[in-house]
Amino acid sequence: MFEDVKTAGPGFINFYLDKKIWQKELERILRDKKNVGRSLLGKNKKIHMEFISANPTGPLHVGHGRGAVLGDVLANLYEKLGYTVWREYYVNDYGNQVQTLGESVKAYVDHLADNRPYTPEEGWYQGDYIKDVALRLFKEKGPDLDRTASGQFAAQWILKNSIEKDLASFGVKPFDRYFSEKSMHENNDIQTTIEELKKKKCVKEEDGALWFLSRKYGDEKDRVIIRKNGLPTYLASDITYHQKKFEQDYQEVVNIWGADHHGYIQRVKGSMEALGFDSDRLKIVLVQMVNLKRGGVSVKMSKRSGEYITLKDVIDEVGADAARFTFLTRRSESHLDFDLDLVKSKSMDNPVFYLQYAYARTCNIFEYAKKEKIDLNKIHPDLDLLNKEELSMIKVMSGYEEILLQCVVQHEPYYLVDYLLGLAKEFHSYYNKHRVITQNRSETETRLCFVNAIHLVLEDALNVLGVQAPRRM
RNA sequence: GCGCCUGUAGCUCAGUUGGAUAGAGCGUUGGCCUCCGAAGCCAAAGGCCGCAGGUUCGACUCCUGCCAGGCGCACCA
Repeated sequence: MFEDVKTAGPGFINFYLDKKIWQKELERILRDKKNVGRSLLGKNKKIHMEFISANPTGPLHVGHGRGAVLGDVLANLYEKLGYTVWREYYVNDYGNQVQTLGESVKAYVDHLADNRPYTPEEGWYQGDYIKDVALRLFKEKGPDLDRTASGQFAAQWILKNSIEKDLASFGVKPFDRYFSEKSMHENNDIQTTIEELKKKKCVKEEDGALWFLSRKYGDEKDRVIIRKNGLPTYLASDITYHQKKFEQDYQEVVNIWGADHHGYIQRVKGSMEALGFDSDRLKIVLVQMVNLKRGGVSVKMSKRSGEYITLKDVIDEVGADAARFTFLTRRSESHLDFDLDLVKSKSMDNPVFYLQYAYARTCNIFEYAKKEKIDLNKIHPDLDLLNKEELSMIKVMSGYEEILLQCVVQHEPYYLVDYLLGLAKEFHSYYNKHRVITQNRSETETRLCFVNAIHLVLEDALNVLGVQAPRRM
């Protein structure tokens, strides 16, 4: 089992595994083929993932994009490990912002209807999409919808025609459900939850409002769930929403939130404890802010004037692959500078190309082999011919499953990206040092088998990341 | 004021539960295509790991206090 054991430095002993281990690993990867990295760890276990959940009041921006990729890739990773994943987008289609949206749209509808001057007020939603929605609303429903109905219409329209479309072009897999906040109000679910909290004596009445006693659960203060005016707060909806998730048999309930919501964690976790659940099942992944730049300087954006760069703008400019990958090149807790010029450039500033190039190289080697009349289905490795570099990379590839697992445990796809860049680096170096196809038949076949293993791992990983695996570039 | 995140090479960032000489890319300097794709490879230079204490045989890693930047602290969502 061990090839060598050496002492190295103060108090260290190094064990060298026999290279037979790595030879067998190569055979295993070649046997696994498209199933490389797959595991049964999560068999019969379900995961609930809620992410993005951007308010349907305007187009997605870059920050949403980061959360979208993180969620999409984490979901892929869970599935890779055998879990059944339910993807959900929570739609905040209730409350003040929908009113404001309605008001913003209605103003332009009025303008269309009787040519009233359009003068958007402070705090209203603006931008061309508001005009698009208004035009649509005017055509379909006429000029007389009230503010609330206009807001509902607009929210639906934005979700369908802006958000969903952007996500599709960003390569985010379709959600299993868009869950409506409004529906919980209509079904009286929120009232039911509040009654339950009352029964458990986790609320108090004070100043005419109803408070959830979140301080009991580590929050710094108690929180209002029913306002003085009788309307439930956003927290009330969220408690009910999470209760619904927890009532099902999900092993984990994962939320991906912008880091600006971190102050919210205690109270939501606390509410689940109050309802008798184990709040450790709730994993809240915070994704840090994205600082959009161009040529090294921050891009100033102003929502008020409606002048800001949307996710769609970014995808159109740099491409979905480069954008997705860039979001994954830092740990999610790390602040990210997203420089449009760098992400467009085809250099190592933009490592997605480095990785894709490694993959394209494997494809190209196979193309060349075909030209040399080598039948790739009839090649066999002579394991004793594997050289130092090949053995080193096989060692790396044998840790693929472990890396996937690490990503899931830490909720951090970055580890996979880091792993892949390391593997690609070794492969590029190897490619420059060794020729795969030579006059030496058995060496050629061995190396083709090895390159195939690299090919399989890269292809699988790129699929998990939702990035194209191009045969040519 | 309180809470969360972040201070590591000129720049952007890694550093797995405390362990061997702190790593990578970009940038800089110098090399490599009669040979499967140079979107690549090789080499060099570059560091008091924000500062100061503490715990430990051992600290970039853990604890305390400062300093700097970001983000939160609603009966908005």
